[in-house]
Amino acid sequence: MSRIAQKRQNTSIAELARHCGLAEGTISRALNNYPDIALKTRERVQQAARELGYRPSSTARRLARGVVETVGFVLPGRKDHLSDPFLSEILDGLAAELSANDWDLLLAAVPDDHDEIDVMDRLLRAGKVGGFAVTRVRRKDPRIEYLRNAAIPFVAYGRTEKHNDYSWLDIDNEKAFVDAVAYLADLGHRRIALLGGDLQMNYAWLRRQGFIKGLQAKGLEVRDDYVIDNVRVDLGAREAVERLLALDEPPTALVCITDSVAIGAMHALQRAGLKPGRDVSIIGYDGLPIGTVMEPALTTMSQATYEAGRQIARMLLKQTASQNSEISQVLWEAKLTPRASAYPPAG
Amino acid sequence: MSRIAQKRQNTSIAELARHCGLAEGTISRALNNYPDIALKTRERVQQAARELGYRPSSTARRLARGVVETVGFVLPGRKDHLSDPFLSEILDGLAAELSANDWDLLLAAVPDDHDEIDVMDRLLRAGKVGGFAVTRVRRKDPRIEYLRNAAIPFVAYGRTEKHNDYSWLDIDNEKAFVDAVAYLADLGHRRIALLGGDLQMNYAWLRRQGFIKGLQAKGLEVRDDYVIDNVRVDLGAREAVERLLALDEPPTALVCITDSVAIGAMHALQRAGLKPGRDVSIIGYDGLPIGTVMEPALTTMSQATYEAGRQIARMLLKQTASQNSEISQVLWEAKLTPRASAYPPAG
DNA sequence: CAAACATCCGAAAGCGCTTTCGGAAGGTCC
DNA sequence: GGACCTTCCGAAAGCGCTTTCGGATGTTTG
Repeated sequence: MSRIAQKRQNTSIAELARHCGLAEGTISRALNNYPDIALKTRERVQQAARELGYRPSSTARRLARGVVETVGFVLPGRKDHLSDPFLSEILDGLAAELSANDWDLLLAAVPDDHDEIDVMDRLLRAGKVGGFAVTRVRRKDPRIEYLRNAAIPFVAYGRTEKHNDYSWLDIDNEKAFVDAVAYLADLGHRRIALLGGDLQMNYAWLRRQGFIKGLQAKGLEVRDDYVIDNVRVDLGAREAVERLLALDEPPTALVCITDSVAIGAMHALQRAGLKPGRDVSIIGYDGLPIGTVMEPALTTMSQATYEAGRQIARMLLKQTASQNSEISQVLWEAKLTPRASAYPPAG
Repeated sequence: MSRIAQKRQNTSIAELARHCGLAEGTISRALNNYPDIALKTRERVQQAARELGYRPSSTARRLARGVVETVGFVLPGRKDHLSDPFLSEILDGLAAELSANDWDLLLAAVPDDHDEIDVMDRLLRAGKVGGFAVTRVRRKDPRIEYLRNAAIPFVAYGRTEKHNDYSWLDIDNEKAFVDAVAYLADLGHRRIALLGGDLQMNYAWLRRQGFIKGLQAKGLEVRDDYVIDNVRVDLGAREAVERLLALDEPPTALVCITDSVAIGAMHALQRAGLKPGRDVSIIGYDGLPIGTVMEPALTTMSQATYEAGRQIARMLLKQTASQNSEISQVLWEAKLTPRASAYPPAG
């Protein structure tokens, strides 16, 4: 209990009132555009406020109004970070839209001896946040469960398996991978493999589904040995590629769950003496900037993550503003960026 | 002015008091371990608090105590993001340490029509934060200036040119690049070039300095045409490499300001028909995970960004806890990770 | 056994705002 | 010119905590 009481000596509403020769309540109503304040008075007050650089204490304001204009964001565990190159993008988008509406974004980490839901609950109970944004949604996700029960505003980036009763924004991962397969098939590829991800994550699951549907749509065989799940970012891609190349009929094209995996795969091919793009085509997902400098440049699918952050913030703001919390669900499409790593099959 | 007043019906201190048959003040002191509460009473109260799931309203607490246990972090502009693969790492470190001490981390973006200092000032004046963490420090940085004048606690990750009067944690970028050059020189390289960065950023400047000092220390000539500044992440590396390869005596090794640039350079070499590692050695900086899957794997220097975040949080906490705001300055070293992309020169 | 002292708790005043309520002033109407 | 409206503002009660102060107990001392 350090009693420093480092009280910022900001101009308070009391000073402003004295300065204007008005009551505090009047000042407050003037600044908050109550209709019962004479226009002249209001302008005088606002002018004075500007001059004195008055900023109402957000703390006092919160206490008085009983609302918390802050959304919470619980960071995923450290392990997940590497696989999420866009955490900062989405945070940026959230912060941008929230800041523009005078809302705040509160970041929290999960201590070792707690779980994510604990953390959210504490934030909520301590009155630190008035809503949440959640990302990296799993097929079954207890966080969603919790938030729904707590009846607190939230918007998810991604959705669970069952997802009809809450608000989310998601990318159509399934369609993205249908498209990716179609793109390769149209180039002439018949033997297309998937380097997939953690199937607990719904996006990975849906991409896998899309991959399969895409094959079916093009009348291509769905071969078990062409579907490799759970490819780790580090050396998983190499192992997967080696496994595929060892097959009697190795694939001529790879669809990868992320650009990181795709890059790993490209190098694994090189290592095996094959030329990515020429000998084996590759498509990634994420649109990492680094893909442009690869040789060959990486064909990839990208989603507007920053914009997604903003959109989520907007949805959240709307949700808290309106009494009736209508759920809203938005599905965006990923965009395929053709580059040199996907090419008609050799021969 | 939406009047939703979505008042969370949490157990308040009043309820707790009623429940225990004690006065509110007593409850408060019991929970905050005041010495003038009988041990028995305190335990009874804490027990009851646990049972009722009581969490004091952080808002009310702030107002009463006049302290804000929140540190602000203003996100760099969007353009800078791509060049900062570790934003999320440092945020994670900050959040981890802060959360563990019941502090909060507030993220803010800079709207188009404002600058960073405006944003910080607003956060400060509105009483939303009690301190700041700042990153991506430039050689001359107005933010540091502002924060020093405002006399508000802050810790910088990185330091300005003049840096004796505030607290910071920095990586010894100069030494890192001295080491990188030494490493290459010891492998036998005599013609070493630098792909440098934006010299307004102090880290880039210091790495450049280190590069030059490193050459001198090994008795190698410092050639202007071997120093390329301002290499952009996208295609800057390719241009730079092409320029270097066109020289009469092209370098046999490249030291790159970041891994992204290094990766770009690797592919540019491949494009020119050269084998990175064999024909031209490359060293990057950042320790991106992706470097491990490259072929050849990327030799790189890395810094413990997550730990840096934690350390900065700790410094900040100490700074706000102690009356006398002693400045503390910490310099950490980067670690060289030798991999296959740096190799003795051909011939 | 009264006096002096600890020990423990209740009462009450804030913290800096918001918001309701009522009333004073000024304007309109017939 | 009284009755009735409007228009505008002041007063005061909170929001949920913290913290100071003093007083009521119970305990030790001379």
